[in-house]
Amino acid sequence: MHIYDSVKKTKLKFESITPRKASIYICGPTVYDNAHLGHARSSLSFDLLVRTLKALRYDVIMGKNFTDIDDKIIKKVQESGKSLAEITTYYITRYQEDMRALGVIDADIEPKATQSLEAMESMIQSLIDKDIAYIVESGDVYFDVSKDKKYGAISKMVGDDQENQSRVEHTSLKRNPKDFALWKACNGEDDICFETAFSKGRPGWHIECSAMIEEHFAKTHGNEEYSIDIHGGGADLLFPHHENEASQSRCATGHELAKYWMHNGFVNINGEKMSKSLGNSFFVKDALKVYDGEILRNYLISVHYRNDFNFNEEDLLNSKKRLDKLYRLKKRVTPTKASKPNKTFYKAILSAMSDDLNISVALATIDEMISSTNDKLNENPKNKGLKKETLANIEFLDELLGFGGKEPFSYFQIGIDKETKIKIEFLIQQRDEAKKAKDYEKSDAIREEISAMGISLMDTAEGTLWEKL
RNA sequence: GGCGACAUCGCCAAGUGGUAAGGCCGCAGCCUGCAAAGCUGCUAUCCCCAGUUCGAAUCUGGGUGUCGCCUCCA
Repeated sequence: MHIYDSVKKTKLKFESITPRKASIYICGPTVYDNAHLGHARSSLSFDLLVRTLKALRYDVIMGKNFTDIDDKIIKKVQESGKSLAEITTYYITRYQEDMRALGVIDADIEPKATQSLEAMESMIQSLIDKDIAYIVESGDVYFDVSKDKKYGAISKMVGDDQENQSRVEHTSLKRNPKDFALWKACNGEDDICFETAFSKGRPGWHIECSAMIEEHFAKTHGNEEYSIDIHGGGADLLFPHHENEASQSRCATGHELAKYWMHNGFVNINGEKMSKSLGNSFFVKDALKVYDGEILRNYLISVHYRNDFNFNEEDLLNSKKRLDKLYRLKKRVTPTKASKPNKTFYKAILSAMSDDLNISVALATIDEMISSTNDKLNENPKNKGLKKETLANIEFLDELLGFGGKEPFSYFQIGIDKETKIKIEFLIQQRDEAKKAKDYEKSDAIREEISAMGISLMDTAEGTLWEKL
């Protein structure tokens, strides 16, 4: 397995801290709203990583956090009159539902910030004790960036400009503009706060990941050099979030946070970054109303995870056609019992994915398998061995890439209700009779009628098959 | 202002030194009552300029363009 390390900016051979084991931690969502396509893309990127590592026989432990305490959530609490728990529980559930609909395997560990307060408090306290963090008059606790000589190692964003050109205005309470809040003091009566030794307040954003990784991974999967194998997230988290995480962990624990860092690219809508501030967010739940999760998944993983992804319907339908072809082949080899995947195919797919998740090469390999198998089946439709092997190939794809697992006939009938189905089948029967009677005018008219319903017909040796377009 | 990414056929997209994968679309053919599906064949010299090299889409330098991070963000 080779992965691109976005800190070292090069592709590296993956060598886990503990042989055969891989610990992965991904920055999850702040749960104050529904998941958007960006969340989906990030989840899917690392889902492919997990699946590939598993296929390579790694024992994978995957953690993904939920930030369930933060300014935006508090704002929502104040606006809605609902409790913090009500809001966060709702959106956590929604997130999990959406990701499962996309075929994302659940993380093994899903820590919540509110359940990791002790770990955060003790990490902050140790930074204060080491004089790396300082408490300000207001009660805020800041991390003193100047105390970490390695600060900037992750993002290379150090810049020696004192009067930096950052677009942000800095509060005067900080010693250094790059210092960041570990703990935010309580702000008024309707704020949501927790009691600690240093002040009543709530955690800053960066500290939770460091604390959670320390609590859940470092002791079992880390070593004296690193806490975990791979830390991932969206490219926007590289700075400042991951820089800060890495710095505070390094200073508090004495070892580096992660051996490898991976960052997925953005989802753009019409060439623009999709973001909350631009107001062009596209929710997963809305996309799922129009397209089946498997189709969305297939589309969202079709571009390499590090590239930007330009979401548009035309490309989505294009990628659906590839999936359709796979299911048409699956129809041809169903029903049968899967044997073993073709060795050459298996190796080619796995080796593509082992090369920093090279999905394009994997997809090209699938296309080649589909067309050559169709070709062979055209020559000998009763090739049982081939059918069994092909079904095994497809089952392998379902396991590694997460698509192709549906029953093929139902795949082409998604969104068709029972009544319509009965009507379609009735019309097909009528058409068959007309065809037998060589009344082609009538049979073509019926086909027209069916086609107007958005259904495509295929006459095969096994009878007339239909698909929803 | 600082840091960084990317630029390959009409569209999507691989390929990081050895002479351009794959998909969609299009055209031609086989199959079909006709279609659909499936199969076969055809379609690019890689943003521009200069350099390194026997050899570059791939390396170096300089342009041009697009995008991102530096503020909550996947």
